[in-house]
Amino acid sequence: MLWRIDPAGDEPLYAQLAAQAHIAAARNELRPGDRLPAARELADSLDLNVHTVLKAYQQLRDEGLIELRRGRGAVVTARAATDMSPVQKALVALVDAARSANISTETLTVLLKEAMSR
Amino acid sequence: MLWRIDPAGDEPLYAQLAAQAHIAAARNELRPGDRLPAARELADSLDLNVHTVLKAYQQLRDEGLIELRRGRGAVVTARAATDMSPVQKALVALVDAARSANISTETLTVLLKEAMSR
DNA sequence: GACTTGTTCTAGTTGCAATAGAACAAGTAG
DNA sequence: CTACTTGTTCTATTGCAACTAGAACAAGTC
Repeated sequence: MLWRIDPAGDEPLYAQLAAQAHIAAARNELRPGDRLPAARELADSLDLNVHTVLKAYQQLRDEGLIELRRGRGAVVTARAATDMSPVQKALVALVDAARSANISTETLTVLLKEAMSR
Repeated sequence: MLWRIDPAGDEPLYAQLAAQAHIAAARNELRPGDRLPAARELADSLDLNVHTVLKAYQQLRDEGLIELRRGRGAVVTARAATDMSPVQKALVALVDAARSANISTETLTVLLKEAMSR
């Protein structure tokens, strides 16, 4: 899979990594049983710190997308097959509505986080 | 209007303030022509710094929700009457879809920001 | 002219992300 | 059993953005 991350972006690198994995899963580029690169390996190839990659992996584990085992690495779970199109559709609709209402990304983010915490 | 902010939240205070203003506008608690409290005044009552409040006001100005003039303060524009229900609906749908797919708030935020930047 | 209120500037504090390196633990493979 | 792989944990440091603080300034109001 492809790892597109933006070190200049305002999102934490580890969160970007986790999101990329979800995107890959949604595209069926990441299937149940697949293995992600070893943390040190991925860190090397992306020129990131191992801890940053591991934090992303741990978040993915919390989200149930992968399982982590020492010696074996990060294995993609069955949940990767989840249909993400509802999320994608809702996302597009939201962006559209926000643009029409002149809502900034920052404001929208606050609204989203508030909605998620309820 | 009511200013609900969470100093412990991971969203910047100024962004929270701006979002609150949008929410108030959506609820029709903030109408075109209304005046927001003077920055120093609001900062005092919320126990925040003036600069934090002003940053929120400046963002609201960038979003077109208010106009800023020295001596007069922050006046709500006609845009406050914009129908926000499409945003609200899309927001609810997104949160719903994200929960079903076990997407964390952090991951979802990255996806949203990426979608907004495109 | 006095007052209000946003604008600009400098400066210090704090918390989090990210980096760096090392030691450790649990699993894999020969 | 041994060597290797790979995640886990720990300590420490750096950089940056948000926030705070105080002061002077500018443009408008009354």
